[in-house]
Amino acid sequence: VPDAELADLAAASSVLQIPAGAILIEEDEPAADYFFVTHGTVTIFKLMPDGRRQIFEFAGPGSLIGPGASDTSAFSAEALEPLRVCRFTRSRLSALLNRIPAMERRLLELANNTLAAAREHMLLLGRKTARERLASFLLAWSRPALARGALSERTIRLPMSRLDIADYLGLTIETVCRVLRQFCAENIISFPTPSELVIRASAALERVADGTVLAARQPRSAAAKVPTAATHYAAVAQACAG
Amino acid sequence: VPDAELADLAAASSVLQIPAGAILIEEDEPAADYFFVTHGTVTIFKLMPDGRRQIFEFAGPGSLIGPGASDTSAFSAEALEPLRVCRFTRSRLSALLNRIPAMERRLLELANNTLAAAREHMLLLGRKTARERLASFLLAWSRPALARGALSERTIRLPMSRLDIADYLGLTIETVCRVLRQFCAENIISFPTPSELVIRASAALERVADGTVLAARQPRSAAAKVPTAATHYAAVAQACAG
DNA sequence: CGTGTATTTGACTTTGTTCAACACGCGTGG
DNA sequence: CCACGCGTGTTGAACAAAGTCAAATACACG
Repeated sequence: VPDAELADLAAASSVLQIPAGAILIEEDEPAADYFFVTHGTVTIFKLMPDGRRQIFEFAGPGSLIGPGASDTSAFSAEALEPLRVCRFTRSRLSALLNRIPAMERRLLELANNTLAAAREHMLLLGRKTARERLASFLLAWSRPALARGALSERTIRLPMSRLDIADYLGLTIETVCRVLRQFCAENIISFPTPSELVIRASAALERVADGTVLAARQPRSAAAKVPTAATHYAAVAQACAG
Repeated sequence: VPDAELADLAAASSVLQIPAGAILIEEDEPAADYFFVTHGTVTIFKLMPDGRRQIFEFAGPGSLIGPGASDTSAFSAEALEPLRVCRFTRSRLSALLNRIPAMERRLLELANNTLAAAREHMLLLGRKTARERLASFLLAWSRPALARGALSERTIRLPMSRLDIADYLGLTIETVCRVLRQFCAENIISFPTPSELVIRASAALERVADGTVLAARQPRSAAAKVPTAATHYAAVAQACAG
């Protein structure tokens, strides 16, 4: 979310309205433009040859979407809802980067944030149960949604379908439904309509999300190791010999 | 893998040797230094409160490891083997960045590559079967390993344990063992010793890796949709109205 | 108000996990 | 030199979480 640079950016970009379902970026296509989302949500995903899909991110207002340095994009991007975006051509953006040095640092910071989020998501996909995944997702989605003003008091709109949620969390539609209903039954959340969420017990949801609850069993991963700061400094302090 | 900048970097860094098992970076600790790996392998991971672990990356020679912009690191880093690394303090690195503008672009590129790899890994964790995960991993590990010269003809060293592989792929030790043995039985690979891999049929391995084989069943994800370039351009070409 | 899609629910199957032995390599000390 | 102990890797059998298939219901939209 740049600040002073916004004026400069506006000059170099064109504002577009895009209908739901439109493909902004397609995997393996020559990497075209960058998009800055101002309204709406974009799904960032990859497909396997047989059609399995993994969604990496629901990119909302404030997100910058662009293929990296490579010539063809490594992912696809699709409008989940009607969108308003600013489009930059690649050349214009790199011209901007040369002109405004701070911009580059801004982009680096942004890439690092995206990477941190990706890693959190990898933890979710690799190690969390279905309940933990749904709880994490609802919390992560609701936080910014509530911050930038929700529908009403505590009602959050979920613009994505159950299938999208499933493909984001590495689950199936049915599991997503079942777990959401389970949360309803436990009075943790409720659904005025299937796409409107109310969080009734965020504390409970948070406990579920990081596995604090129902985690009596001891996993076999690197649990025993308690590598405290002591180990840390001892190791790094070793004399250099290269 | 910078080039001309290397001399500059060398001046600003100190070379360290680090024993296996040492913690370079610890999650939630104040973000200290950056490390450039020259020899050995570092695991980048995150733990859940109950000890479940997800490994994001086995960072080998040429990798730069550093906490992002935030004040505390979002992940941990541990020496998988005895290491040789160059350490930069945060301040020295940012001094370098100010002095050499190309460096910043280099870092941005690097971050984008890491992000692309992370996304590929997310696809693996969220949507691939155990066989596909192992096949993908063996290929991904062997490619650079073979490139920079392996033990002998086609023998690749796996410096990580089965537990590390499991935590990298979001599986259990047992599943990793079983699938690897299965591949052996199918004459796709063989293990002179448990940590020495020989790939006998890389084509077969590649077919397994992207699910081209044994994927008769039709998944329910976004399969039907065939949003070709047509959709794409139609959408983006919409007149701007913002 | 009817039609088509999205969501929900139920019954059953599968994949991968859990629990429990067992094998193997290797370093230590008798 | 060999018995022992320990850590890592391997294997088998029972189990469970999530997936599949199928059907009913709810919702949105013309």
